Amino acid sequence: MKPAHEVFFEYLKDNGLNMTPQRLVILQSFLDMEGHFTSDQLYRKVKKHDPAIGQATIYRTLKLLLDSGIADCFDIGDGVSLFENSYGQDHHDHLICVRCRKKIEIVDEAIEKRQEQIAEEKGFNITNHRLLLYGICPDCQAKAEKEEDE
Amino acid sequence: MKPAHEVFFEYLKDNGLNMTPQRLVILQSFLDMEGHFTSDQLYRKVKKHDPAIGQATIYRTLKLLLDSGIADCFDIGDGVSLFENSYGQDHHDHLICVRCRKKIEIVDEAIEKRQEQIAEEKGFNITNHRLLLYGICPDCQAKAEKEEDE
DNA sequence: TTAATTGCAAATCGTTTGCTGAAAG
DNA sequence: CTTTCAGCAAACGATTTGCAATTAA
Repeated sequence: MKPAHEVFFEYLKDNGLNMTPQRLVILQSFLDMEGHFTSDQLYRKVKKHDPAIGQATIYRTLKLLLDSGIADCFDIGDGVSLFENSYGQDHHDHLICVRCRKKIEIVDEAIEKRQEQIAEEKGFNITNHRLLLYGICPDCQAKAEKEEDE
Repeated sequence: MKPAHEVFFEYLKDNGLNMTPQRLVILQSFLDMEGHFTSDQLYRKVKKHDPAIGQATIYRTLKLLLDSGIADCFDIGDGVSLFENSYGQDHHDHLICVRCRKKIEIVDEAIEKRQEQIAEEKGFNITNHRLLLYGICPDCQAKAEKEEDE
């Protein structure tokens, strides 16, 4: 499989867009990020390499990354978009702790299959989906019990 | 099962909150709404009964409705919260058309069960969940085909 | 040369909050 | 009386946009 940056380069070329130093720095920082992150977290990482880059450029470039297919974006209801590097990754869903906001990725073939069936029954042509399971993680359950003792 | 408005009244009493004419109008309008709606849509309905009520009161009362358990809220990634009357309703998930934004409710026992299993495996204590299936609805598929012919 | 791109600041938009007067219990 | 509430306008915070200057091709 061709590397992620190449996919992005080709995307730019195919759409008559230019490669710029800013886009390169953002792309590299993006690929270096781990797990889920906000636009602002990426912005802070980018600033370390080039402090002159502005927030707007981050937002604009994130849109290109999404469009080129190497990034993915979702919203867990906190009013912020979460991004991740999705290139070459299996689709996954998320378990989210409502207390500490920890996120755990899950992959489940059975659910994926069933979703497709449902969509088909309704005549929908599914493009993507999002499954969010909210709950209390083991750590926070332990903490909650401790607090009750006090 | 006791009626929704009674649940709300008791919720207020149990929490030392007052019943007010505004809250009553908002409650009634809320119960009259169909399907999913935004805070603003509820606001417009409320205004017909009492034009003096402000947006802030709608937001504050919606929070009480959520808290009392008769309302539910979710976010499909449009930057607006969607509310619905959830009292006495089965949990359901949503198929969302990415073209016309139509929303179809789905209920699927198999997926619900599987989710619980996954959560248990990870030691999570699930409080709620959200499944969003994005795709193109039959109507929009037909429209898209027509457009291609042109 | 010329269309694309940047950074900045101002604009958006949904939602929240501080404040002051009014009303509920 | 003593909270709780309401309405208003201002504040907020994430994201977008207009603009004038700069740069890639």
